[in-house]
Amino acid sequence: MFHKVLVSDDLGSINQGVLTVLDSMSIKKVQQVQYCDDAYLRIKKAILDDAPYDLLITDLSFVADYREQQFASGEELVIALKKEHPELKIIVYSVEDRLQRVRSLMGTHNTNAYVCKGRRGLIELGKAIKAVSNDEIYVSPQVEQALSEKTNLEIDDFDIELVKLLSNGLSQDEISAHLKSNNITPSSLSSIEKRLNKLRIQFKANNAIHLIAIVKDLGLI
Amino acid sequence: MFHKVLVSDDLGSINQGVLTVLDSMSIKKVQQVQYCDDAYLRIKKAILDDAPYDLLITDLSFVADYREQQFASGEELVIALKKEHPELKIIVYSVEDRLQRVRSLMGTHNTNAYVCKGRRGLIELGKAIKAVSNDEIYVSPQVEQALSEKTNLEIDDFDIELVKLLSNGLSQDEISAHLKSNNITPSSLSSIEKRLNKLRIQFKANNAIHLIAIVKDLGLI
DNA sequence: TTTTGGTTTACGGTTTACCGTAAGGATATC
DNA sequence: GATATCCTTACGGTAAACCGTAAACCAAAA
Repeated sequence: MFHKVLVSDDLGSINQGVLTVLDSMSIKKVQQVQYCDDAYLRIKKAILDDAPYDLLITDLSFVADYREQQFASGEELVIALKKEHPELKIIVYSVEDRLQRVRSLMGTHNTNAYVCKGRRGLIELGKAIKAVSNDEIYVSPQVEQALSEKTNLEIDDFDIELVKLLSNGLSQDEISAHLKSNNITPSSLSSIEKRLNKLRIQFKANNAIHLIAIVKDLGLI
Repeated sequence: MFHKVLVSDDLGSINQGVLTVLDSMSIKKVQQVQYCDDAYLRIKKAILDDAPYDLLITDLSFVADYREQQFASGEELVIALKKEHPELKIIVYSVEDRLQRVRSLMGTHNTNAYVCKGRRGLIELGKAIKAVSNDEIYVSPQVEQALSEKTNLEIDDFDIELVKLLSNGLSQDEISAHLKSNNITPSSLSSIEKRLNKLRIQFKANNAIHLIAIVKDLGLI
């Protein structure tokens, strides 16, 4: 079981529940922070002091305030930490239940567990901690399909960029010009049309307006 | 100060924080529920028993599960309760910070306070409870403008319906047909164009796609 | 009743989106 | 080196959105 745990979550009230869970598992050394940057610095310092944390439990969304932050979201924090210290176990504990996010964190960035805050969130968090301490991964039932499903969401960054530009009010012509001026390829009007057509089919959208409404609802942009 | 309080929030962990606040204010009779329907029934029963609650603190978003619910959201619960029992004080405590929602709840439905969950959420909740117990209203600073601003949102239900239909993928032609078949007037293609043009100007949108993206971000649909 | 202001509807013209087809180019496979 | 495959680009036709103008309609004010 873990000995030294860091909890990162900007809502003080939720932290209380997490601390209770950790306490019930007899984990004594628990610290908490409310900013991603603080989490990063603490973990770095602990490594230098030769007393590293063996588990980080972090939220994803942190409300921005007056403090300038290097890491704007828990996602960025997780990605950076897993890159620099792959041995550090990380459990994400978030209200966010969008599959795309789970897929990215668990699949690409090797997060060890993903727990959805919710009615049974704390129970699941307990399970996650046990699983991760046994070198297993854990994801909440409601987002489990994110991993099993081989949903070929072959939507790449270019597609996302495209719909973002669209939702910002640019015409397909303007998007083409924008891509050309930024030396991004493909940039022809025809290619843009093709991509959008593919996306419309993929999301079963009747037209571009419908497409934007759908991807906004899905939280892709 | 209040004597009998009901807390409604589907995230058990957050409730703990709320209970702490209430406890620190020496409010002893505190019950909590995790479903809107339970909140409604409890309040009704308490009135019948001649021991009514004098404050309800409720979240807005409740994740749906296997239980069939009459009230799908805290918003519906608040509207129903305020209609049937205007004397019951209600504090909304939600992560939702869209002005339109605050405006609706506070302006139209006479909610007594609106507190945003966040880093200072519990502090503000304390202030809100004090204010409401003095027959004042309270809203979190970050959404205060929702009330002060006399934003001439001369957007009527027809406009909202229009953008909803648009975002559902209907063409202007189809919208016209839909309105005609439902005997809603105006229904001509020309009128639809005019309305949408007005909305585009109002929201500074370049085109229909942009408009939908904007109103979705504003939470109007 | 007439006037006036507003809304709804109709219509024509321009721009943009949508869709299929096909040519050009790069890379991989045999 | 020839062939296949995938992606990018080009083009043309149709549909839809966009935009201005004007007529028709309605209701309140004169």
